[in-house]
Amino acid sequence: MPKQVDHRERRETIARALWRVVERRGVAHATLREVAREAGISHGSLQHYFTSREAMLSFAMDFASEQTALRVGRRLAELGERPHPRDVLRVMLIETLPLHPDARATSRMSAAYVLEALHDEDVHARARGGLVQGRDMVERLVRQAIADGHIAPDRDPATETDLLLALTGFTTLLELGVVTPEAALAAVDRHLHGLFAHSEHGQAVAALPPTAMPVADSETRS
Amino acid sequence: MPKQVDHRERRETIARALWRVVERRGVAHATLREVAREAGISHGSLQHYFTSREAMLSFAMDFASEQTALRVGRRLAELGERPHPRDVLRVMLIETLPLHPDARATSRMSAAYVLEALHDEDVHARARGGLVQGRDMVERLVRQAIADGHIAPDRDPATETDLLLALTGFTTLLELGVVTPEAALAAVDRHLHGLFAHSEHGQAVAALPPTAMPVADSETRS
DNA sequence: GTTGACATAATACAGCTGGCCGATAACGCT
DNA sequence: AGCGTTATCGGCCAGCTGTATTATGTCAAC
Repeated sequence: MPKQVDHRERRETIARALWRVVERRGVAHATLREVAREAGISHGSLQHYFTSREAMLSFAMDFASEQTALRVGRRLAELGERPHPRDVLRVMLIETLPLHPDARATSRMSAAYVLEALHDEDVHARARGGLVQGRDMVERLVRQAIADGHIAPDRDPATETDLLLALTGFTTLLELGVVTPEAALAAVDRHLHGLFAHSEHGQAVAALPPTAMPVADSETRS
Repeated sequence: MPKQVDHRERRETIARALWRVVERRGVAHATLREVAREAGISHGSLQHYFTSREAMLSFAMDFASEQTALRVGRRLAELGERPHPRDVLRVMLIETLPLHPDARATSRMSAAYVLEALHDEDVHARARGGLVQGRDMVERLVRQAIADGHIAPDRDPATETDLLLALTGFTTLLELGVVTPEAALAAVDRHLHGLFAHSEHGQAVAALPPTAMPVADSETRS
């Protein structure tokens, strides 16, 4: 592989190798040499694409968030033109939880991200930014669902939004095998059912298009 | 401090020093030398109490779980003789979330615990065991609350238990400053309110003592 | 006062780490 | 063909790591 390499693609390949190392051995073992070995390149070559370990980790983490957002976007596209907000939230939650290999890899990267954010200002700011953006998106969705009569008007949008985001707490329960994927899905559906348990007479009122929703530009990390 | 030292007490002192290091610099910086420095003892002396770094971390993590359980037990004692199950669950959740310094320290240890459990069989088994035990306790509580008429009988105990445990997902949101402590408390109360939203006519039926509840022997770790 | 057990400390050591550099080779361009 | 650029690689380094070993200090019991 001589001259002219797609740097972006190369970096993504390395990032995925890093994911595998993190998934198998933990973030502490994500050393330059170990990742290089996993990616099938040399230690020195890796440094051509990432000038420091920190840069490598940062890229791999952002890439994980990005891929999660893409997965969510793809699933949302499958829902058709005007999806029910319940289904939108369901996709976002389910695709964020470690319920299948891809989601598990990115979920673990996010977990490492958060843990590092606790004692690194820069990482903290970035992680916070991503989550805040995700939260805003969910809150807008909730508010619109209330306006459209899908959710009872006496519900507090902010509180309901926070509760929805908190459901990412299933991540730990799933990873540790405390709850089965089926149970987690049932619980998510149960919560959404309760949230949307409202006489849908407002359906007629909601003649207006339910507001465009940009979704694939950010994602919650937990 | 010559002969005969209380090993247990010494270990706990070291463990708390380790907590501080973890909180300030992350678990990766919890090296023998750094912890010894924080604890004000020499590197060699630390090795007298922990023969390996792994032993030190294990103890510090178990100690964190233990202290969390004690905190919960203390708060529960303040609730009096026959506390409302809603208040019991509230205490367990609130004392597990990083809402005050003590809880934050143990919460971060738990987070590190879980992350290491993902790629270490032994740690996985221990973490899982603790969480399963905590889950069982919550489920018994929920079932009893249903029997006592505090929770609507058409609720599925297992699912409601899982949802309660998932609320520990607020940990991430709190640590990253995405939600305020007030908002998290409001959301927890909102969820509990919804769970216990049931005509309390069953109160008279629940003449039997609401079953003894051992609480201070284990705790959820997230 | 001597001995023995224990706490504490200091040091040595092999291993791995991230970062850095120079060598080599493969391409594109002129 | 010649040159410059870039990719890849292996080796080197200082630093830190966990662990093991050894030395020193401190008390209690006899």
